[in-house]
Amino acid sequence: MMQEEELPRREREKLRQRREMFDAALKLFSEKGFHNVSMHEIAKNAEFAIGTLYKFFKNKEELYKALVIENSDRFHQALTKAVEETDDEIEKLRNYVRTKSAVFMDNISVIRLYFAETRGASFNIKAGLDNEIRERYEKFIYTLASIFESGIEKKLFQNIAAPYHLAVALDGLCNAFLALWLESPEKHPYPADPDVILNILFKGLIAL
Amino acid sequence: MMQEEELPRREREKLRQRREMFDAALKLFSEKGFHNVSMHEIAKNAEFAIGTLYKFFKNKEELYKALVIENSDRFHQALTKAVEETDDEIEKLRNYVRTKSAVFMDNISVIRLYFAETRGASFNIKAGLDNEIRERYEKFIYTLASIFESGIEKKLFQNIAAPYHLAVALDGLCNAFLALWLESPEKHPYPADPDVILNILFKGLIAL
Amino acid sequence: MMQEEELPRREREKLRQRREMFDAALKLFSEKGFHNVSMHEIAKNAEFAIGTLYKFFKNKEELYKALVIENSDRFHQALTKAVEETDDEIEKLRNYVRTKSAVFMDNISVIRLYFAETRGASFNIKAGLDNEIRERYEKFIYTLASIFESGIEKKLFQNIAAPYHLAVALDGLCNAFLALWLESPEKHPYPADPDVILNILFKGLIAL
Amino acid sequence: MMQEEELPRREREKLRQRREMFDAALKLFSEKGFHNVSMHEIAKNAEFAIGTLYKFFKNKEELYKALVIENSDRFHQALTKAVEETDDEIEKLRNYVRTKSAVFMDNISVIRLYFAETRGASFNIKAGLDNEIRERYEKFIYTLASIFESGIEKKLFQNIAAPYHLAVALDGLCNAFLALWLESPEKHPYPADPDVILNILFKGLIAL
DNA sequence: GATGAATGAGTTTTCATTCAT
DNA sequence: GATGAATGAAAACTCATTCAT
Repeated sequence: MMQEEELPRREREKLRQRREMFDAALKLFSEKGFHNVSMHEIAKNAEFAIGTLYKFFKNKEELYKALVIENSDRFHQALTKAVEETDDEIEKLRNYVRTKSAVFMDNISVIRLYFAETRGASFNIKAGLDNEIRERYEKFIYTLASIFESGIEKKLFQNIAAPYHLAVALDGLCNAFLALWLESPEKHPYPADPDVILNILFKGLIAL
Repeated sequence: MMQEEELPRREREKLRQRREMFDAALKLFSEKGFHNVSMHEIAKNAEFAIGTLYKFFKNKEELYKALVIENSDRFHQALTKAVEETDDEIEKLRNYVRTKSAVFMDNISVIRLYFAETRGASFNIKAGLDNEIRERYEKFIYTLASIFESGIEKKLFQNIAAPYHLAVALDGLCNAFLALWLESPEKHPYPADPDVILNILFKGLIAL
Repeated sequence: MMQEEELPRREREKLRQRREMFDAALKLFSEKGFHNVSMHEIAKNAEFAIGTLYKFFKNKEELYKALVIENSDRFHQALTKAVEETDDEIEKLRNYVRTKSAVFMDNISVIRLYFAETRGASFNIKAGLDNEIRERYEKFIYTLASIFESGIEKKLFQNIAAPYHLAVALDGLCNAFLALWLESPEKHPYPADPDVILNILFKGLIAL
Repeated sequence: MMQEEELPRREREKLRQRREMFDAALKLFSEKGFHNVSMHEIAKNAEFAIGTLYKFFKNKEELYKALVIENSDRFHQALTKAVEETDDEIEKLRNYVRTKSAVFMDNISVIRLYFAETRGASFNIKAGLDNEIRERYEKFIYTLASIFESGIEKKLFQNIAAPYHLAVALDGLCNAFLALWLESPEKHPYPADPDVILNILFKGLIAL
């Protein structure tokens, strides 16, 4: 992709405006939910006229979709990059947990939206979003699964469950702990150490 | 509490009507979300006049809250009963997973709502609901935690993590697998065997 | 008219119920205005079922009309009786002012309604009411006028204006002072002495 | 204050629209009363969309209040100006009666509303209005009272009653005669000559 | 190209009135 | 004859979207 800095001034300006609209929309949507934010409110917060907002996004739905999808892409790219940084499967998982946590911390607003979308709250209203998000999610779960698969092949991991199930499990564990933190950061400070989560997967609860 | 069958006819009739309104509301809310369902729509689906709906529920919010809370109570009662049916900690966990699955299967619609509420999608709009739900959830997590605690004391379980964390982990695992099934039942048929989930917790991924 | 006590029990009972409905309605209407009182509210306050209320009054409008008209009749009867008690014109006027004041004090609630109707606030909504009230008012003004007329004939009064105008003037003076008291009884205590009002009419502001 | 004609076109346009809304609202309110006029009706009559009406007035209450208060101000300004035009107390009173009559003739619609508000028909519903109107009324009564006071001091007027009472009396007289005309202009043509009213006050009914 | 005034469909809610029990 | 549950028309108000300037 062309670097932003290399774009003609006009285009750069456009992108900046789009980002400002995104920022305002994200803040409001994550605080109040899709239906409790009006386009006027977004326009006002972004300091644009309502008409300008509509120049950039066909309608409220499109704005919301773009917001969720672009952020979701950003997250998955970060996660994919994280697991690709090393060849060691255990280290990959550790990087995954660490990066997912970091992304959470830095993007609480968008995470709220993302959860809303991935956790059934969207009710398929914003038609199409569901599928696009699900697809990305699914793809990443396969990436995780293949890590488990190769770990099992290398006898690094015991074959306690299908690699796909292990991937789902790890993702579920992460979400559970991150949700804990999301809801009351002061009560459940997020464990800096990713091994708290990984240990549960790695060590058996029951001695053999 | 008096059995429903023993109630005077008038009361029974009232309850039946209330249930019909609940059913219609649940169906619509779970399909389209709180803001995409109008009270007229609910009344029409329930085959009552709009005024009658308002005789039963002060306003849309109340209806929604009652719907979520009453179902949430039903779930937690079922889960609590399940873990109390046996004294064996492992069996308790097995009952928990089995019951949670069963409840899921039988109440997909309301589960969607419940997820929406427990997973942050409600955006605190429906003030108070959040807290009431969260409280019930928290309480049950503690119930789970105490099972792990006593299991660890009895040396049934290895001490691989704090009991509270183990509870969060198990719940997260269940949710992850159930969400899988919720989204595409045909592709990921829910494992009839609760041990698929429990194994991941019980067996260590890494051999000692 | 047949005396109430001589009526058959059934009829007496009916009248009692009607009075109870009237009392509740009057209290509510005078406190909150026609449109801010619901038939349910009236029924509840009168301790009757809504259906029973409708057995007595065809609809809300009828109830309101009956309320205003019957009370208005009561007032005009009292006023007519007052001016008929003596043959002296000055005493007649004094009795009028005195009685009007007394009626005011004792019927503040209904006075509020009456003012609303006679002072244009009803906006002809309650079609027909206007005219019926106006007619009674008009009739009484003529009664007053005839007092002035005969007073002028007897040379008791100076011929400073048409008798009809004098009647309107006296009524207006009374209303103005009574309104003063109606609005803030503590600030403008109603003059026990009717001569405060009559003096203004009797004595000339400008010396001849 | 800047003259309306000098305002930028946009502002002038705004004012014109507001006036059109006011006109439609005034007409309807005065014909049918606050509760019998819907915002849709007003919008339709003013030939604006309902949303536009709400852009100008936060809600129905605000529209009504603005209508009553702005007109009430206009009236009191006219009356105040009228009594300030001359130094002679008698002439002041004559100007007052004349102006009040003229205002009546020209603003029958708004007078209906004004009467409704000043004569207790508003039932304190439109909270705050009562007081704001009453305050203006009270203030003007004091203005009148001070005219009587200085007239009495100058021995122009006999000291037949307290100045405040004389003010109330004159206002009451005017209202009574104007109400007469308001109700049936054809039957009781308003006396062009303000002295018909003033005479009643000026001349004594009873010879000394 | 940006603006924001204007639009009106759609939503929640109330309440007068009816009528089966 | 009394009751009050059920009805649904109608009201206030919001907000996504358009389009003339």
